Amino acid sequence: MCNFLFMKSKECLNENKVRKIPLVVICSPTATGKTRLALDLALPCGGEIVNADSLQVYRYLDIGTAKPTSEERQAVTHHLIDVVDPDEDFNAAVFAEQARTIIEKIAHRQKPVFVVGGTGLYIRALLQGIIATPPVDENIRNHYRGIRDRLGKEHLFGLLRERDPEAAARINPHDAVRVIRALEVLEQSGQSIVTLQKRHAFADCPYDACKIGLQIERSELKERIALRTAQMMEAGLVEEVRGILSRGYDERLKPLQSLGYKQVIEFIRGKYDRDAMVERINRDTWQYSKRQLTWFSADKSIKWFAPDQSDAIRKTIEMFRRES
RNA sequence: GGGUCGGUAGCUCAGUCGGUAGAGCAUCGGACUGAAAAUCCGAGUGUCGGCAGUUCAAUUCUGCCCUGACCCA
Repeated sequence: MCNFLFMKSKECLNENKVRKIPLVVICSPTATGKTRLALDLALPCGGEIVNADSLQVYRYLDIGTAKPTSEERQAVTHHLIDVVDPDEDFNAAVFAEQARTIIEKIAHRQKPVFVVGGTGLYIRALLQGIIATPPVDENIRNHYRGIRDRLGKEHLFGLLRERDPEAAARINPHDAVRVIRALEVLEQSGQSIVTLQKRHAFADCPYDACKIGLQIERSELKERIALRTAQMMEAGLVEEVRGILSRGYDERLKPLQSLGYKQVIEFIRGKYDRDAMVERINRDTWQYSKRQLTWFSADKSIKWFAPDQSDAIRKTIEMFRRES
């Protein structure tokens, strides 16, 4: 089955992108076994794995992001893991750009590509593109953040309503993240984010993707999350966080405010005890997994399997390669 | 044994000068175009500790009981 993908990639290049590069995408909520499945699929066919997880891209955040181990990374080539420091900028557009470059190269090497991760927006940006705007300008963003903090969300939204009524009509006044984004796009590009979105419409699709999702019953997923949190504790997540902080990274950095890291920092700061920390990580991870499920469930092109249906998954991928 | 303050949603608590109740968190559902493990939106929650009394009407007033914390002995 891997030969077929191999052929496809070659054709794709020879015919100068007349055919789309085939991709296997493994996307599902956290703790469902994506990493394991990806290794099982990629190893026998010499495939390479492209990470699509927004936090595994950061160096030093290993235990809490459940990165593949160094053994696993030796067995199969992984891309877009450990590519930036915790204080460096990274986002969906940067991800998509880098992932596309990498996938191009893997295809050129004539290896099958497996995109694996739980960050829905990153996968969408990779497969369907994202609006083209100037890179984020931290000065501009901080300016609007300052307005939010000093004058409040209402005032911030008032600015958007004044300058870009169409965007204001589509964004919730309390959603300051999106209000700021709309304001900065307008300021940097001179265009409404709505105009750019309408023009773009997720139509930039250079790949032929076979999306595989791993589905686990709720009660079992809850158990798996609790088990994984316990394993992270045992593996030294608290020590990992202390190490990152002692490198001088500010605890307010985006990746350190993420699931797991945030709660460990609050524990270190004495906001609550170890049991409460574990409880919160479990609860917040569960909430996150539900948000992921909401996102992925809306994507009707995902084919869902139980983790033990590896034969069915292999067959599905084989069929995909034959058809594409 | 006496006194004081409590017992209201899964949790923490607000409230009803008598007309059967609410906020935050949790729970459930949803959105998501350069922060996405982020951010935001929507929904429901209940014998208002128990039993009696007064009243057209009691979660609200009164009595007794149960129960928790604290104080005195």
